[in-house]
Amino acid sequence: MADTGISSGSAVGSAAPTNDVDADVSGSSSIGTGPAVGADSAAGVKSARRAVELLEAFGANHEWLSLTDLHHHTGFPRSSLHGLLRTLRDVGWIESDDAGTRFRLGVKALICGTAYLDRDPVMPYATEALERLRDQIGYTCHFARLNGPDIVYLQTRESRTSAHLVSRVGRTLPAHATALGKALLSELADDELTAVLPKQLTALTELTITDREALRSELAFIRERGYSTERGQSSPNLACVAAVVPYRIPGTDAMSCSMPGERVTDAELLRVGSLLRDVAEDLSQQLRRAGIR
Amino acid sequence: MADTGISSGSAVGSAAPTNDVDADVSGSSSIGTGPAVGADSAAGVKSARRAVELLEAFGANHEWLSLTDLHHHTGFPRSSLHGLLRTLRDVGWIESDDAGTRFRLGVKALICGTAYLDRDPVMPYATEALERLRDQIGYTCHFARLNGPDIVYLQTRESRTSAHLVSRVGRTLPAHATALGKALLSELADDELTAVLPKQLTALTELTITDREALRSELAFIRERGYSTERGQSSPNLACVAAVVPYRIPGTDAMSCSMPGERVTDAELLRVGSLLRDVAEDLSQQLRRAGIR
DNA sequence: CGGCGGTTTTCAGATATCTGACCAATATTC
DNA sequence: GAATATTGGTCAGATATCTGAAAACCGCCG
Repeated sequence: MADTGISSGSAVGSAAPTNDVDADVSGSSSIGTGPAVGADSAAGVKSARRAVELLEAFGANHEWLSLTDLHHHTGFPRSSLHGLLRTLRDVGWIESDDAGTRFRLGVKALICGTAYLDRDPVMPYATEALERLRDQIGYTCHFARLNGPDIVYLQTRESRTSAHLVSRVGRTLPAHATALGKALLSELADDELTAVLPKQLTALTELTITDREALRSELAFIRERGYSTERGQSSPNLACVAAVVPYRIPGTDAMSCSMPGERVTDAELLRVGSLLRDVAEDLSQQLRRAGIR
Repeated sequence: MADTGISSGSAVGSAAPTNDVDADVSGSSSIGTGPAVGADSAAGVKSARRAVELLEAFGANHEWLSLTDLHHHTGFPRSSLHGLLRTLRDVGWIESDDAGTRFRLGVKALICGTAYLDRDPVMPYATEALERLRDQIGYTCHFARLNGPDIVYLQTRESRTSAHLVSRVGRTLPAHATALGKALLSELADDELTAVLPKQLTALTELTITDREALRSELAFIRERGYSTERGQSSPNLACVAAVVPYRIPGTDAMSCSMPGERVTDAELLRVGSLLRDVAEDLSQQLRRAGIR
């Protein structure tokens, strides 16, 4: 039983149901439960599911992966992996080393994946709003979307002054550990929140909220005020403020500002928060007028 | 199989005016050569190939696509598409509308695809170099990579002054129509160039080089000088300068600056070019020292 | 040199997908 | 509003993949 559940640090392949090399993973074959009972994860076209699961394994592991590594991560039989890997390599979604025995993500994945941003009619408006915001406030501004228990950064405009970019398009962070995420979580009803939060609230820093009740009460406060704040909960020495863009119900998108955590006063945080709330409200009006939902 | 070869062309919804609904696309049927002889495009795990080909279709079409649309684009039987689409939707790589009948790219594609940037050890160095460059020059700077006949933007640092971002991470442009691409193409030997260029050099603007001989002679000049320039060849009223980052042979990566085309003199273009060449050379030395190839 | 631990690759039977034809649902037309 | 055209969904036989086991391969060390 390798599955310790607890953070275990590594977390690389933690999604895989087994760490046992030769464990029988195909579940359905266990006892005579015939065809997919719960039909939860075993449904659909097997090779297609496996292909994208493989891609996700590559997305989560930034080094070269061998066939055996992938067998550990995914639980797929080595022989099946062999065919899948060659197929994905031939179409350019993964690359192999010269020997053809180690693999990593290919550039096709980047090209295709980032097309998500073009396909979304919200983005042009969001970009423009981010630039207005950045020009008003001067700090780095983000636009992000809730995806299950995580937020995904969709667009960034960096501060004119501080050089470092806080995050990257496409990166995800646990929602409960970020101002963006807390703002979005505050939109959810109580049972929705319960359904979406992970069993264990992982801590990104010492200050990350890991207690569900503490989170709930803060979310209620955020909902009331219209924006969320955070100091050092996602990253040390970083303060963030975020507000939902209320063009959907419940809201899925939010905007934030990231500021150097030590040099910014509480009053400044609140000032930025209410400004942010106004810009987000403006943006959502634009979106609603444009018929975007 | 790669139908027209040409940049996937137009064709959003209007793709098939001919009602070739049931056209045989499986191609391989040349002459009685039984099972895949050349094994060109029909090899590998069929469902996996189709899954990613579907994703690419979504990447190239930014509207909602129906089952029939996809049938036109890919040539896959509708019944096969049905299973694939539900599978991809269930794993979050595509999304469907409420009716479950129109589809578009899902956020998982963005999350996973952008991991390409994390997996690449070049990127931290490239980002730092871009920031140095932008701070020295003031214009928007790009870092891009050659992928077949196209360049792919990997990272951008925007101008402090002009607000508009020129391109986006993950976007591709024809190499022959950009300064970045011309710099990278100038690294190739003559037969490599012939192999990589498309049959027809598509024009992005009136000034795009579409004559192969004109391109060849300019590439020779670029190779000699160490950087490439361009005015209005990729986009009207835009001037670009680019230099290869010579840490591989042939070089695959390059840096560029984009400037407002009208307000920049030729002398300024050349000044930026030689500065760019120096920064690219510095970066490549860093990379080589770090053992990155 | 040859055995050894580990990994990749191959192979034939078991299993799952693919597909063309067929039905159902929805949009379009008059 | 009914007929019609188009699209979406389902099914059983044909076909292809999947898989466990066994074989080739590789680097390593004695």
